[in-house]
Amino acid sequence: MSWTDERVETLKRMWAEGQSASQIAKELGGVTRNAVIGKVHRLGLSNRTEDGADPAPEPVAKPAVAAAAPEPKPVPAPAPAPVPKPAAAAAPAPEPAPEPAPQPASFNRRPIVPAGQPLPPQPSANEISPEALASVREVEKRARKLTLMELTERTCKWPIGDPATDKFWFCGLPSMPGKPYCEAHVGVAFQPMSSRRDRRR
DNA sequence: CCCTGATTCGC
DNA sequence: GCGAATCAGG
Repeated sequence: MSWTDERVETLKRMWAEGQSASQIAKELGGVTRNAVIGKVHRLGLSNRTEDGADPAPEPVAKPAVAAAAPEPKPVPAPAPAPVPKPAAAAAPAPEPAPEPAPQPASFNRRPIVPAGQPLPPQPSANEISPEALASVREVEKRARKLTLMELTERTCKWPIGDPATDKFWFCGLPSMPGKPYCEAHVGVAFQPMSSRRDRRR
């Protein structure tokens, strides 16, 4: 592949948006991140060292969350419904840990959030095998608690917690090859669809 | 390990 | 000009 005007344009746009070289390379296809970086340098837009003034304008900080995000595809958050944590049997002693976070008044932003994207069909909790559920709960204790931006193609993207609060993160454990979730979450996300063996009740 | 960008240098 | 290999970090 060669650097056609169109491809260069895409490169410039994505680089300006703060996309990483590898992401740009994947988008363009046919090139490696090294090629992208090399091109970026040749184009002289690696560092914003434009004309004299302004040696450090900090072009960064583009949370993307905000307005217009014409991103046609990245959004790596399909967000299946958060696990319901049905207080399984026994163990009535849940959280001994009281949240030490009194919420500084500075957070007076209202519940805006997010998001709701159409949720994909999700098997209801009561259709999931007990083993799978137990596994999930176990795994969530070890979740890496990654933020949206920290997710990659090989981290589990299972959301945990309430997106409307600060207690929200993604599992982040190593995902199954080709799957968006770790082993435990794949177990609850992908039901054979007939596995609903009717347990009593 | 996974990932990032920066540089070098043969082509 | 190009980009793989390599370097230097996080």
